[in-house]
Amino acid sequence: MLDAAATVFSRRGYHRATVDEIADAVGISKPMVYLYFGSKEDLFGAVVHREATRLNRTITDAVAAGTTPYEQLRRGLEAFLMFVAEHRDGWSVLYRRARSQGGPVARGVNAIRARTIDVIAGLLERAIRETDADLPPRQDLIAMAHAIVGGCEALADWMLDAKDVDPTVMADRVIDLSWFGLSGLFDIPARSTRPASHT
Amino acid sequence: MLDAAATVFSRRGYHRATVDEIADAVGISKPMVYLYFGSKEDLFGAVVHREATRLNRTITDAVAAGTTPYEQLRRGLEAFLMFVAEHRDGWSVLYRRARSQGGPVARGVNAIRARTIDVIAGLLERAIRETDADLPPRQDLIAMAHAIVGGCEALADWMLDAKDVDPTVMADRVIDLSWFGLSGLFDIPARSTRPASHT
DNA sequence: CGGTAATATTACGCACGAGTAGGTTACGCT
DNA sequence: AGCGTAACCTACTCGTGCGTAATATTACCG
Repeated sequence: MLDAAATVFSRRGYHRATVDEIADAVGISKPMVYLYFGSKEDLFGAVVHREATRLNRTITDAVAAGTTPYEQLRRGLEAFLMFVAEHRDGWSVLYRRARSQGGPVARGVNAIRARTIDVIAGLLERAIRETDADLPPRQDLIAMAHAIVGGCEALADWMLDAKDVDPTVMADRVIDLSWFGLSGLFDIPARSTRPASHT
Repeated sequence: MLDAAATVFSRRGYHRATVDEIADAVGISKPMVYLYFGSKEDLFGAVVHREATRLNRTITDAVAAGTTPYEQLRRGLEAFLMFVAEHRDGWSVLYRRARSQGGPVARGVNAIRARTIDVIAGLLERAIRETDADLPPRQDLIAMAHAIVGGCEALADWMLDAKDVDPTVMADRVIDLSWFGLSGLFDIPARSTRPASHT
């Protein structure tokens, strides 16, 4: 039921999707949709909420399995990309569609996203604290968190089209890019190495 | 005229913006809008096209002023962020709104975006070619280009809210993040250094 | 100053889609 | 069987917003 709605919202977006279309996809008729959920927006909210919960649980579990911030970032990103690869409609509706919907649902998703960014900024801060380097201004950490999250989202979108991409491998690449930078490509075989401070 | 339309589309999104609203904002009445542009979608297309052209010119000029790929990336990003800071409505309508619109305009913008990503992948390839390192698989370069573009877009969005952010400084940070990686934060004062192979 | 073209406006038609009223079937219970 | 109820559908209302026809106003020229 929610699955069918997710598929339709994913393909058409919130505004272009009609309740009739969703009802058809489910195999029931429109008044039933209004019986189970109160309105189009509520239905959309229900779909988004379910996907957000799933994604959140997936990532939280993965992050909890890591010890160092580096491990946590890596595992979290892997879990995220695998989730997207397995729940294409879910991801698409959750971010691309929900964020541009305009109503309360969009605000909710944006709030969740903002919290995620804060968490990542916190991870970065912890990572740096564990070394003897100076802590950059908080503003910079937040900026980087934004960039990281945005980059991951873009990768996720790309994965939806380019089928032959392994989420795990890609997660490694991105983590390496963030951690070692492009300079890592020059002389280090970046994969399978770890930051010196954590080995 | 296009300015007013851009403002409305930016604030409300394509679907929620009404032609009447735009006409009011301009100070004329609806049939005039239909006289000048043929339809709502055409008007939207015109707005998007103008902003895309402006942005493209800005970035192209900036990139042309750089010599090494590193310089080009840095200048291009700076130009991009400054453009966004100065044309908030333009950016917002161009990407956030246009890409989720669903029609031909969205496809056009996505095509432009895809070309941008290709260009960046090309820059990365050139950068690596200039060293003696092995060239990573093309697929990896494209993935990174996606991540970089996505990260920059996210930063741009963030700048729209957080007013007290200097685009130039942020561009530096991001370039450093990409080039040197987070490890750069640990012991290198990343600002104002350059990749060894280009000094 | 009259006529005509350009320019704008008001007021409408029309389609589409969210939400609903009222009818219909299926089924259990007495 | 007959009654009540739950589940469901067809067919409608109604608001909204795109696009336009009929109409008014201004500008210009003989």
